[in-house]
Amino acid sequence: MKNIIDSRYDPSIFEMDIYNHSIVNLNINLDKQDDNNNYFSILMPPPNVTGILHLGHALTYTLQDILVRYNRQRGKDTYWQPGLDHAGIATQIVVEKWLEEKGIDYKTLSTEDFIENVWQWKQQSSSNIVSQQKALGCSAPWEYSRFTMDEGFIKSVVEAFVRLYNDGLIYKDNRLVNWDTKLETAISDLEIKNVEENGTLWYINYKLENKEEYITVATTRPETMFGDVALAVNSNDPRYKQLIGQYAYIPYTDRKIQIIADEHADMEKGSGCVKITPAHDFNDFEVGKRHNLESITILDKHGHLLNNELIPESIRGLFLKKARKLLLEQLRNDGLLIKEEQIKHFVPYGDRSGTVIEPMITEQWFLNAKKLSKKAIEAVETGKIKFYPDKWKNTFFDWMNNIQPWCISRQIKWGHRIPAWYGPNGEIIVARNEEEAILEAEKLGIDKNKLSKETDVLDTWFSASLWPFATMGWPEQSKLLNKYFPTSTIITGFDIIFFWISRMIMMSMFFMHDIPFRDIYIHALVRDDKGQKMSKSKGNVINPLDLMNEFGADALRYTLAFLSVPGRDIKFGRNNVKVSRNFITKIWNACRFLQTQDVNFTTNISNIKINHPIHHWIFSKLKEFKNGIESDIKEYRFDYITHRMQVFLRDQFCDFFVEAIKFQNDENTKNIAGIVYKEFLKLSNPVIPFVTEYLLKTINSNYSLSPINIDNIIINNNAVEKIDSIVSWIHNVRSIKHEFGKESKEYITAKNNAPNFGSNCNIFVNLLN
RNA sequence: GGUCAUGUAGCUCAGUGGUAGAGCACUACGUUGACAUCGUAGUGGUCGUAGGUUCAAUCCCUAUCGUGACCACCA
Repeated sequence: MKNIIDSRYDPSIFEMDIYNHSIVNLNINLDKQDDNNNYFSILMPPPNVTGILHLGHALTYTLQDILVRYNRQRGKDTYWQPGLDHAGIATQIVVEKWLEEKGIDYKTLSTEDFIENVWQWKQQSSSNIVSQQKALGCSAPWEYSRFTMDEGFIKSVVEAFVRLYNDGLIYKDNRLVNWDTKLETAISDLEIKNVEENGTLWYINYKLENKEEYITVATTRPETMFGDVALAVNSNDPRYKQLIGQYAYIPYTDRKIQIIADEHADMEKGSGCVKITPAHDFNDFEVGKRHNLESITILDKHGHLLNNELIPESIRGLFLKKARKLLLEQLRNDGLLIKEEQIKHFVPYGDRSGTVIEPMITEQWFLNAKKLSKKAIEAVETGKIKFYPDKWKNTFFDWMNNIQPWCISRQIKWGHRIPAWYGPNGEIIVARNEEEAILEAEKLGIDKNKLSKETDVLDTWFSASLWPFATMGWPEQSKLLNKYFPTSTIITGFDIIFFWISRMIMMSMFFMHDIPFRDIYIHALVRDDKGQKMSKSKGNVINPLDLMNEFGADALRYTLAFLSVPGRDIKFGRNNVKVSRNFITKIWNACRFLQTQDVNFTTNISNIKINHPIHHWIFSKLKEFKNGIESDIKEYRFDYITHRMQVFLRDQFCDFFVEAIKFQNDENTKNIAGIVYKEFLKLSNPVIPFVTEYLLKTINSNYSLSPINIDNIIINNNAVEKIDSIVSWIHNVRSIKHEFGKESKEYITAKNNAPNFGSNCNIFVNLLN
């Protein structure tokens, strides 16, 4: 037996050791078929290869690892799918910065060379990430790790794209999309954050045709007036009724546009007359469709005004903001700007680039999400898929019921190339590979030498949405799929319910005709101790590695589980981790004491006698603890588990049972202490794996992590009640002692008038001293 | 504007139709066989506000105020 009596708890002595010496078997046996379907499988949400992990990662992996270790120790065939996400735009931005720091001008690199650099980045970044996950204790079968751009995954993505295209669910369309002028790509609705800002509503006079009169248009975007195709007023508006059908000139041009009636024009807002610019505004685009108006694009993809005759010479080719400033000056000088009103309005910003998003008409690939959504909604409605906490399903339904076509193409370098080829006359061929594309071209009578491959790549979330089955080898009917799909649970944050969760469900219902997972546990957002979101700019980011170095991975895990109250954000202070560390110290010290008592930790449960009330009592508490954990796990109440650990170990085991050993010092009771303590370590192992396994190994070299069966132990409830009453009596008398003093009459009387607890229990009255 | 949360001790948060709970902080005492990274005890709350249902409400209902998140829109 290794002796730990003289050492204090120091997490650094064993934490890195566990991967080499743990008895946890991470090997997956795919040939052993599971007839009872008694498996537990879970997908690790793949972190972006962008860099280091934050506390939110630590939280999600901790909770997942608790489930994995719990199910594994209870004998379930357990699979935890690890991996990484290529994270298109996010990674591209990080790599661009990285190249800049190395003094490389990434803009001069060819696409191929740039991508080569991204792979280099990925190499170093991913090993970094995995080592952090290991340090946290994640017990995943790492050799099954997947990357959303590895060879197999590329195949899966192509296959998925082709099938969706052939089913008419993917199509190309020329329509208004959100355009990021900095990244020069289309982005989806979800990648936009609307920010409320102070702005100005400018009132501008447009001259009416054949009259020396003006109509006043109110706008926040004066520079887009050269893309106007109409002016809209409300048909009930007495101010403008008689002008409907007439024409007005766009200032500084000789282009006249009609004044039309449309419900979009609100009499209460602005001047009541709104300019219609279908090419640069989503509402106007709809108005344009209703009235059969053309769309006039006046911006290029960098966010500059076009250099053409539609636009007055003075501002041609200028950047938006500059053009606006010049134009307003001009309008003001010419008396056409008649009012400036300060307003608050929402401005769309790109999530990744932080730049203002311009609606632009471009040709993009879309996925008909509406069609895919039906079965996904049904799966949640019928309860096949359950949200924990339940309220999140409302969020899910809200979005799914109003789902829009998903723009899946991006004009960036890093990502899955869309498997499409174009003929010389714009014919579109979607195929699995070039050979297939050529065959198809020949069939269509297109010159195969004139085929050109699509340069657009797919939205990162397209590949991510295939994660549940592509990782397991789809489209092959792999052993992994047979054994572990659908998965049991997914754990993630609410911020990606739309991005990821709902899309995985849609794709899985389409390709697998089955749900991707049964339970969805939505965890909290980790904020700082003041409730602020952690961000680099605020400087309040806590690095999980620092916490692990100082207090140990166990303490961090215990803290994150402790703070995981469903439906509430986590306010995280480092003091919480310190407190957790102190609790783990308590566990450690309990072991030290039992060792000084020469407690035998190898006794078999069949060799003990449960013949004293205190034995019944401690086993009843142990059962309560064990059953409690089982129900907590089912309800994903990780916080309860940690509370139970404290109540059992500190309040029940240490404060009473261990103290009692000092008086009830017989071999059998000490053996029971050994068994009970060992069971506590096993039951706590999913939460604090490092210290518990280390202690188990130390006290018994031939150890197991699986709890023993204690269901057959018959508990005498009278005995349990008796000990409970002793515990509360002691508590009361101690209270008297502290109120009146230890020499006081009150205390001595209370102490001497101890109730008769029976010959075998009266000895515990000595615990008062 | 719509939706969903949330308000309990100084702080962070559990919880329950019937005497209000934990940890931290604070106070006092304590180094009596593990544990000062500690132990024992204590101070501390009209359970946001106002109504209602009930024998009984912190809990259920309604309204209201505060806070937060998400969705939508504002030319």
